[in-house]
Amino acid sequence: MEPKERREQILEHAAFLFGKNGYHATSITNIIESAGIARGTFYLYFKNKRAVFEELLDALVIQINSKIKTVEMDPGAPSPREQLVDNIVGVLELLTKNRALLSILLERAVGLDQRSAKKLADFYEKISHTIDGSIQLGQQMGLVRSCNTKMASLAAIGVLKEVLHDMLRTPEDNQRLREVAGEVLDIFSRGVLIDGVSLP
Amino acid sequence: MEPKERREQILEHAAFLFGKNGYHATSITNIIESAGIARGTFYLYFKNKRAVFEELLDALVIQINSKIKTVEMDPGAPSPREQLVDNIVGVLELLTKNRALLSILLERAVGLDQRSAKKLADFYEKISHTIDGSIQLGQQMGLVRSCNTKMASLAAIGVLKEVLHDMLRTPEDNQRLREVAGEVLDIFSRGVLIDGVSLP
Amino acid sequence: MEPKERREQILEHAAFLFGKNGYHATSITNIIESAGIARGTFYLYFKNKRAVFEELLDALVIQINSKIKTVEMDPGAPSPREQLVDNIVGVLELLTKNRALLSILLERAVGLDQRSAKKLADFYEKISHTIDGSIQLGQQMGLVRSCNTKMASLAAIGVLKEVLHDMLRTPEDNQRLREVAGEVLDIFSRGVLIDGVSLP
Amino acid sequence: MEPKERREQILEHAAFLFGKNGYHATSITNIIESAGIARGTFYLYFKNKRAVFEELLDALVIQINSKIKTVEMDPGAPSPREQLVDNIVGVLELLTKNRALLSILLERAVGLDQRSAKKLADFYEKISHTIDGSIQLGQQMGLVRSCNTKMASLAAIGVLKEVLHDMLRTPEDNQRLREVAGEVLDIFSRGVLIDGVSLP
DNA sequence: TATGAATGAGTCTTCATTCAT
DNA sequence: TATGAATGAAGACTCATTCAT
Repeated sequence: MEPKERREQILEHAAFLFGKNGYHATSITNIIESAGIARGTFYLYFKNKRAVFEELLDALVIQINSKIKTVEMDPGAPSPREQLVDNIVGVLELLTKNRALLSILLERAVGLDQRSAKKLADFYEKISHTIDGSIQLGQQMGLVRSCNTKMASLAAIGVLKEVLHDMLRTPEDNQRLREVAGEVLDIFSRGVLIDGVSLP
Repeated sequence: MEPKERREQILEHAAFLFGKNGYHATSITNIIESAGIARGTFYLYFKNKRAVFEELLDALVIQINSKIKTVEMDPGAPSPREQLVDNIVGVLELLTKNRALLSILLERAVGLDQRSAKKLADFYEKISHTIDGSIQLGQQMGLVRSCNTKMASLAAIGVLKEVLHDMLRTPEDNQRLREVAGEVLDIFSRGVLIDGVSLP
Repeated sequence: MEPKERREQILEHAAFLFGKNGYHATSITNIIESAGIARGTFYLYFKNKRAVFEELLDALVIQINSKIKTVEMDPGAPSPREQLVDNIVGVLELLTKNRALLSILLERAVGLDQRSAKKLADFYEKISHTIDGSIQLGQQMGLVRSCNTKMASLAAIGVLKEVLHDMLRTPEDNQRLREVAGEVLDIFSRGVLIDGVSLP
Repeated sequence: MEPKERREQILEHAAFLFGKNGYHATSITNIIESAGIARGTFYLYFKNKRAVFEELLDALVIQINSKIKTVEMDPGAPSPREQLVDNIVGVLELLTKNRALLSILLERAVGLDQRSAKKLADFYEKISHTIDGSIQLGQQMGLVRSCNTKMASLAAIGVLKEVLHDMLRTPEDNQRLREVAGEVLDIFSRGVLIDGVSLP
């Protein structure tokens, strides 16, 4: 088999098992048995278990970032609400299609080794900063009410995480993704917007 | 030492270590060295490592539940908002005083064994149901706007979890607990209340 | 079994195997099977294989040093030759009684890990220095002919090592130890003494 | 590349690595990376790792033997001492030029597999016999004093080995090779010759 | 009730060797 | 001839749990 394919194959099996049983409960033995390869073959492609995990995590972060587009204010562009819903739908879609990775993303720092934990923390930190910035911008534009923007951005992330976590438990239903995204955005936007203003 | 004290002693040391390093990273050796007891003694009081964790989890759930009071509508009672803030402050206080337990609570199902995971899930499920019920009641009373109540309750839990998670990372600041609780409640209540209505 | 006994037991079996098969060819599995203990038990007493080896090496060095007495010139003392022969016999006796350890001692740096190799090198270095010093003293006293003392001390060590190495291959014969020691000393002393002078 | 060249190339790289890091610490991977060939190619030329080592050892033994000339007593020949020094210088030169091989030669039996160990032992055995024979001849000629000739030949080998071992540790200094050879020979010859007689 | 020595199943990791292309 | 992907036996080490004292 071509090295690239084999790599991919190992990553897929590992992702599935990490997602299903968690990082610690997944042994190298599990991975190689699942992939149907010899023990040594695994180490031909990855230095160790952590390397696999980190690679999955990195790829996931990149994919997620690629789904998030900056909201455009051009006259011809869709409404901001539309664009935000699109962003949320994009992420939800990616992650529900990829439950294994989602599970990885939701696994908190505890349980991972230092480096992976740091990576995950950095990822959330960056998202949090972005949202925080948007909220502050909203305040300057007179759209967002006076509030602790740090707290508000945490709230936004928390809501999304919990919804995703719930999706992990319940059967997939892609039909409703747009609806869910809308609900989530509504709750959050009403939560921070000035009375009487609604997301255009 | 009295059997009951010894149990308690072991639980405390275990809680500290679980909280600090996570379930997996905490070994029996860590616990007994921390508690200053012999290996065999540990097994005199607990069937195995999981039993300790479950007992801590159970106790935590009981404590949290004891902090949540049903909102009273009596004329002489404090305003509903006041009561809700009190509830939130109560939980935040309990958990920030007890970072070890908080860390346990936030550790997601992944990584724990089946049974503990189930317990944690049930706990959140129950809270979710309670909030869901309250929101539906609010809708019947014409206070809460039409929305997916399940989603709304998830949102509420998500916001709280994320805020707690953040508290775990940052130095303790009990002064601001009430302020944080207020912010959280504001965001959430505005998110679900009918336009023009505010939490009394 | 008492910890001290168990330690000793493991050391003995390890020494035997290291001596018989060399450091690398001896696995932890070999040692525990030879000692009839469980895998974990080994690690209860030693951090790893190297730790066992180093402990054996240290003990050996100490024992050897204890066998070497400074030559006394007191009027009532045995002749210097007698004393030197005694020293050599002491070392030969110790090492032939303990073939496992001897084999360890002769195993050159190559094959051992950095640290153990250093220890062994240091040991020989120290002996070399001592001999070198004695030879220089002999020169000042007009007993030893002019020669490269460094080379001479290397020669002394080399002769002894080779003789020991040979003893390792041939059946033990403690009767002849004194004779061997005498021969070795004669060759070396004639080699460096001034013509006409003989070891008193 | 011509098969013969390729073989040579592999041998050279292996010799360098064996000499630098020892037999065990040198992996097939090291060798093929150093030689810049594919894994499979190695096994096209050698049955296994041991085969390479043995081939190097054999070649070394042959080279050493070629450096040792029988001492000629012809009237026109250089003095016996001169001839012996020449022999020693030849061997020292060969081995110091080829530190990799020297390191192999000094690596004692321990650590090598049975067969290679045997080969090395046989080599030393043969040298020992040769020296032993010469000493006995010297005794018959009334030049060498009465002594244990076996022990004396061991001494000769031991001195040489130790000097070589020392050369391995110190920077090369080919200028002094002849001087070193002289010192070594002096110590040894004085050690065994009859009083008053000196090597002609 | 307390101790702590002993256990051994389970993990990770390395590396000489094989074999299909 | 050459390649390099694949193999799997073997080795080191960990740790929850048991049990004789």
